[in-house]
Amino acid sequence: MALTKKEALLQAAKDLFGECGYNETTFKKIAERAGVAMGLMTHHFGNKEKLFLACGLEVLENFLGKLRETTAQSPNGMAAILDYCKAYLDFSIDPSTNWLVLVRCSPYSDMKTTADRDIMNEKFLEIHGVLIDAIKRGLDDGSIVKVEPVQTATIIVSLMVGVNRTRVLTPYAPDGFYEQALEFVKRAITPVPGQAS
Amino acid sequence: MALTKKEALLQAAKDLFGECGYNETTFKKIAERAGVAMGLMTHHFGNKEKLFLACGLEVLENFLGKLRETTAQSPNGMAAILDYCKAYLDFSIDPSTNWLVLVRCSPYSDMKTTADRDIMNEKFLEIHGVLIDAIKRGLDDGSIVKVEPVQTATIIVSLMVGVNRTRVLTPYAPDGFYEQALEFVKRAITPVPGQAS
Amino acid sequence: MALTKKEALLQAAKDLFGECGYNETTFKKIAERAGVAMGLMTHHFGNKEKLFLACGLEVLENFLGKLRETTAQSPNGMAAILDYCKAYLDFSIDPSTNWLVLVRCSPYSDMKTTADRDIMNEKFLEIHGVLIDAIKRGLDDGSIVKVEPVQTATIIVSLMVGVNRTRVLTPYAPDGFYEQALEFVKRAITPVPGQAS
Amino acid sequence: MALTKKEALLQAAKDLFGECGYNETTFKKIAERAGVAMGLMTHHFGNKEKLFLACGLEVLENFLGKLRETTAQSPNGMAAILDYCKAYLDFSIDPSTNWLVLVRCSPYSDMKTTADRDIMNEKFLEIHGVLIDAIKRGLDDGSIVKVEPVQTATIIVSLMVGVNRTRVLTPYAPDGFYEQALEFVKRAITPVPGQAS
DNA sequence: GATGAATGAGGCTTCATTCAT
DNA sequence: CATGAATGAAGCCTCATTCAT
Repeated sequence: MALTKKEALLQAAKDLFGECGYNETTFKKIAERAGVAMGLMTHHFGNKEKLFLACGLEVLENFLGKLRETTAQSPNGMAAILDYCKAYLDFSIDPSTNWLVLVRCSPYSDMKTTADRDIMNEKFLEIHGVLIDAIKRGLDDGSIVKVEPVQTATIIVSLMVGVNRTRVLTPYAPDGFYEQALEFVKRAITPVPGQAS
Repeated sequence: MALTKKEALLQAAKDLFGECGYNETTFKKIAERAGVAMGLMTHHFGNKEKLFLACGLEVLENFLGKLRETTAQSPNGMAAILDYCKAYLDFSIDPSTNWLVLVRCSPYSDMKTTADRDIMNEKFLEIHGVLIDAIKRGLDDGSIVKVEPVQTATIIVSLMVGVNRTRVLTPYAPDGFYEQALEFVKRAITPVPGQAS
Repeated sequence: MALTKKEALLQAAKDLFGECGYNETTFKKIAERAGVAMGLMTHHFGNKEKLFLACGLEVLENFLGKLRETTAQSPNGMAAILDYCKAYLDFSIDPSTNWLVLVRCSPYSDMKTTADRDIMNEKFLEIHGVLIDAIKRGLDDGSIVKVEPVQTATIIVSLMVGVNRTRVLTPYAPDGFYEQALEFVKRAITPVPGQAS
Repeated sequence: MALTKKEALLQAAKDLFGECGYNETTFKKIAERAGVAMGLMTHHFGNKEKLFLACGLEVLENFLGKLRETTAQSPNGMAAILDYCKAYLDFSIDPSTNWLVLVRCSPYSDMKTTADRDIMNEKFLEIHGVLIDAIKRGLDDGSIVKVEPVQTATIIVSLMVGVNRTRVLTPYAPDGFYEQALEFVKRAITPVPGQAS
């Protein structure tokens, strides 16, 4: 077969965590969608939380790859930041990425084991890191306004989190919302004319 | 007694929904913390979702009052927007507001009844409305850059959502994070010098 | 009804723990025999171990009462010791006492919580205490040979444990086994003629 | 390697049955401790009960050998009985004998197949037999009081069972407990002076 | 002989909700 | 209005056993 049962399980879990959220995603649902026995989940992943961790990490890993790949080819810092944001938002609405796993479930609420949360936090920090690097590039090449890189990266990621939630969870997002959000970011980091950077 | 049993129940529910999230908050926990019988919850509120709705609406109502009160006394549009954001963030970290109810629980995941969700959405729209008005003021009095009000309001609210989640749910928020976020907003809506509005 | 559902539950549990042992006694079996819903067990007793603890303590309490009552009316120390042993053995083969709960289940293997085990140990020590007192009486009135009371009490209780297990668990116990065991005890504590006590 | 995989499996099983009891000893634990695959257990032993039977019989076989060897060299019946008891107790606290298999697990509760239980009973009877022979020796050579051999053997074995359980399972056993138990047996079978045997 | 993925029945426990008092 | 015993469906997880490799 194309997928091993373990892979089928992980894929079904990613789909369902993204569709139903953590608590509404039951072992039974996952097993049925994957077409395997329920017991196979604990056999391969230990427990529900560890299964979720595996799902989340896989999504984050793919996400991180995309972000790095994108920013690497940006011509300057400002472009890298905006490309980062665009890649973030594109990734978030591509169904094949299973991004919803990280929106519908919350590592901070659903994972009770601190150790598991720490593993995931580490990955999140790498994602921040890519943006921090882009901002530093922008500071070096003068393409953006003078800001503190870590603070600003955290704010921009927070903005991505917010607009993404608004878009995929609520009915408020107007047409062209993502594009406007990029403009918003751009305005916030564009060097002010006639002011020394 | 100072509180009726119904009020005690609602307060205990708000505390626990904010501390534990929707699913981890059980009728038994609420009844114990409120010091009343379990049966009183369905008696007064019907079911868990309706109880949550009552909690959420009360928090939103207080929130809305604070936002309106704040922006009403701002000298101009720009100030109104920034005051709105500041009030949002202040409210979100004041434990007595039970804001966490809206962070730890998600109306979009935890409420299964569409009708209930609609009621809550309506309130959220009023909150957007206050910011839309502030932006329109800013466009009128020229204190901000020319932007589309609904889009921009949605983006700024999204940013508030994002920075708030980062601050209260994750370990990433640096010192002075909220202040920097306000600066970020300000830069994004400040009129560009030498450019016609 | 004659029994409350809680009492019915406890009685069914005592019966089944004694018949089937700890692990083979399932919530389902107990609920069915008691004629109540499964959920009522955790509602009233918390969990399986706590339910078992309640069963064991009730049996021990009755046992202790019988032992005290019996030894109180013995004419001297020697008689008290033998009456104690006889009461022990009689109690152990009276089906209405649910003694088997303590034979088929082991507080030391089946109870995982140390605190629960300690509670039960305390009760066991009271049972030892009754025999220790009887032995001290025998030492005082010269009706038994000179021995160390705690050691001897522990040995005699151990003998009771052993002969009881042999009788109720194995096919080895010959006719008149319990009577012979009493004789054995008697010989072991009878003062040696012509030897100063 | 020193041990075949089958032997490693049996040794791991003996260790774990003694440490954890029957139900808490899982195939997975055994396989992990032995460092072999789970499937090998049913391959070599059929099922869990048969594996337990193999463990128990091996322990009993070693035990029986030790008892026979010991009593064979005792100078008279009384000595043989006391040597038997001492050997029993020594064996029971020697970790290398895996005696705990027979204490933490119960052939009478854990083995559901009657045929398996019968096999084990047979071995237990041989153990009784060794003591019966010793008692008969004592009756013949006049070194012990006149008693019925089978009854007395069963009682003494029961006492060993009891004191052993007290020592290895409970916190009650005082220092010198085993020595006192031997004295207790000795007093119970010592010929009464001035009384015809 | 050896492996470990795979199964699926069944265990304990949780919990929103009902209802007699 | 108030209580809490009672319900029972459903959740996660365990585990002996099977079987293809």
